[in-house]
Amino acid sequence: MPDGQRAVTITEVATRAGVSISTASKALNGRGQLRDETRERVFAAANELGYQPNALARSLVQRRSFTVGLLSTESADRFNIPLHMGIENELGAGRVSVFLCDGRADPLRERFYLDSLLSRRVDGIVVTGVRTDARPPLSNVPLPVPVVYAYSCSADPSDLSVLPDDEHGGRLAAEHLLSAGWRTFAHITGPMDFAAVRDRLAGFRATLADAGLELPDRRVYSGPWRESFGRDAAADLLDRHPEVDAVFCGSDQVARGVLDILRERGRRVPEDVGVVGFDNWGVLTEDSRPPLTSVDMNLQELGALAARRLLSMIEGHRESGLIRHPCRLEVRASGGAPAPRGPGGIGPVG
Amino acid sequence: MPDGQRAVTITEVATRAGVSISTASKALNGRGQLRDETRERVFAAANELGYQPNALARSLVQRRSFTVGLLSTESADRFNIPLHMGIENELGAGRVSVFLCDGRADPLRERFYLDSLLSRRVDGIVVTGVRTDARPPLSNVPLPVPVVYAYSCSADPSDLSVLPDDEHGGRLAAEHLLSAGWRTFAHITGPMDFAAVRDRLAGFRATLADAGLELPDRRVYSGPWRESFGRDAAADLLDRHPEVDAVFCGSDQVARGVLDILRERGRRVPEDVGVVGFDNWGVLTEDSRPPLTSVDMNLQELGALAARRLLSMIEGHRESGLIRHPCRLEVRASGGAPAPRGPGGIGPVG
DNA sequence: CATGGTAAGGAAAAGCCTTTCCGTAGTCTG
DNA sequence: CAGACTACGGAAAGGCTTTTCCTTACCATG
Repeated sequence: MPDGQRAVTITEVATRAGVSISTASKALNGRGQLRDETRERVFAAANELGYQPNALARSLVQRRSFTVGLLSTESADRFNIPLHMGIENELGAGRVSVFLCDGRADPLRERFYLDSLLSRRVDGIVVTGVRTDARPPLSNVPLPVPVVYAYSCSADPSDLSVLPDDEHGGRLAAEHLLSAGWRTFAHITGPMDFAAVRDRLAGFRATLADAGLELPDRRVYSGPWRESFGRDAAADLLDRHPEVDAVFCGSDQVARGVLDILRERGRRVPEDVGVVGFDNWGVLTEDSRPPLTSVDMNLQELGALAARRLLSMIEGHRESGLIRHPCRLEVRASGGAPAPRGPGGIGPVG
Repeated sequence: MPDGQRAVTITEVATRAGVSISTASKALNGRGQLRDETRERVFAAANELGYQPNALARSLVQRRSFTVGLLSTESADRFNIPLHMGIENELGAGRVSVFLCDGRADPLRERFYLDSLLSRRVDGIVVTGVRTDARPPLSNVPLPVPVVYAYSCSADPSDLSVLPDDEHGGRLAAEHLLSAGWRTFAHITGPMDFAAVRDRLAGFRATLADAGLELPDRRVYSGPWRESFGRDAAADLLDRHPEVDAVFCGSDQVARGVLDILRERGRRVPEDVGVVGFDNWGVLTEDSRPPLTSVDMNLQELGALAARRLLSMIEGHRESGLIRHPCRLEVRASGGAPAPRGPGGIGPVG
């Protein structure tokens, strides 16, 4: 307190309004049976004094702090931006404040933060990550507060985890490319030890299969999540499988590399080849040539969903298991234009 | 509390250790005069019970919550990632927890969050933004807690603001390009109503002037912070001023567009032209062709610096004014290789 | 033996709020 | 007019710590 000025307490408000402390409390919180006139007098006094109730004292007596911990496993990643926005926004609307903790994938740090949050008596914790693969739960012993894992998955099935539906994302990409008339597909994606990579591929393949098409392994490239890998893979693809007319990329970074190589090799997108990315990351998708059609994981919605569930758990509802939140396709130019549909289904165009 | 389990209090620890509450408190906090044996007994009891002191109660009596509010003005932006990491990390090391509040450039939201933070009795507030231009202070009335503006600048000079030294960034870019032997410069950057844009240009020009070179306005392009603008500007530049051999870009996004056009027009980087970007944003710089040399604003350090200052202010030190934190050049390939220096100064190479 | 110093630890207040319980006054019912 | 409500508002407990001030007991000193 730089100016040594004490914050005004409810006692002062009560005195000024000429009522007891308890009456002031009731008036301010809309409880008890009070005359309207009394309430107004208290409110007036509070306003004049600029009264701000001390949340610390309130939490102490209510045994509810209206705070939650946001514990990000991996170091603050770009995925966490929309996710955290969704969480913070949803909680803030419910007057719940958020403690930010960056675990940096370090179990020791995570433990430290967990203790700190517990000590601050948070009402709940949301653990965020950047991978959908199962991770060890926050604690082996049952915690005194509910926990939800968002874009992160607890290995303990009795925990609640909320993940994007990567398989659905793969299906969306396939449906879009199919409806644009492409028929010979390739997939350039991230490392296969990511569950997300496998799920996206599975969804993509399943939808292709439904259309009687297949994606052989030789046209699936797996490598690091980098633009340069997109370029290398695309170059190899054009050499070995020039017949490919559509590429589904596991990330927008990869897609950018793919786009560059296609361009350099004289393959026009989307006239000759269709391309779909994943992540819908504005910086990469909006100004690429052509603008990149991409699967959006709705991370902000996902965060909001996780927050709502946590709130519900704090209310006492028990929740567990895995929730998969659907993806969405942001259509720009690179995937090609959907062919007009005949009355009988997907319009088959060569 | 899902299991209705009450947290263990210091009373239980004291009872178990066979001492009074105050003795337990002293033992746990390393205060007072206690026999070592007594201390150990208390610690043992605390461990066995899994005691976690209630930070709420502690804050109440100590009048210090060991929390600070992190109020981001603009919606969670990518710049905020390293900035927030720096802040959170520095504060966390000092056992201070961070409340995350996303103001979204909405004064009403900001007001709401400010009240919320004050009510929670934070010890201080750091306001983050994404522009260096002066903004109205958080509040017109003096606040009961210290505030520091990080990558954000209060219009009130009695506030403390911490900003990157954009002018220094411009100078770094110029020095690098000069030492690589380039002599005819252009600048493609963001909107001129950004103070950062003007500062970077000023620093760049000043260093050029020191070397007896100038950058005429006709070779300065100002436009939106977009890759597509980088492309458009580069195309125009090549048409009108083909003699230019070095381009300093106001952001990495712009630089990416510039690199693409140079490449397409057959100008090799860095053999024929040198390019330097700004922001050192990994996704864009590391995998571009060639990898992009870029000015790094040291945002993480900047955040840590702001946090340290805030901590100091919380300790009672008064601080105000503007701190400019230096930039740093991340040298990759695009700027060209510094020419070997002769004994007489910068080596002049065509 | 009176005095004083010191080490060890306890009692109680303070920090600020909510909530339960109770008293008072007024109104209604039979 | 007795008895039963209702509306209003106050007193006090409770939530968990820290900290200040005391009380003991012990030892040394003159």
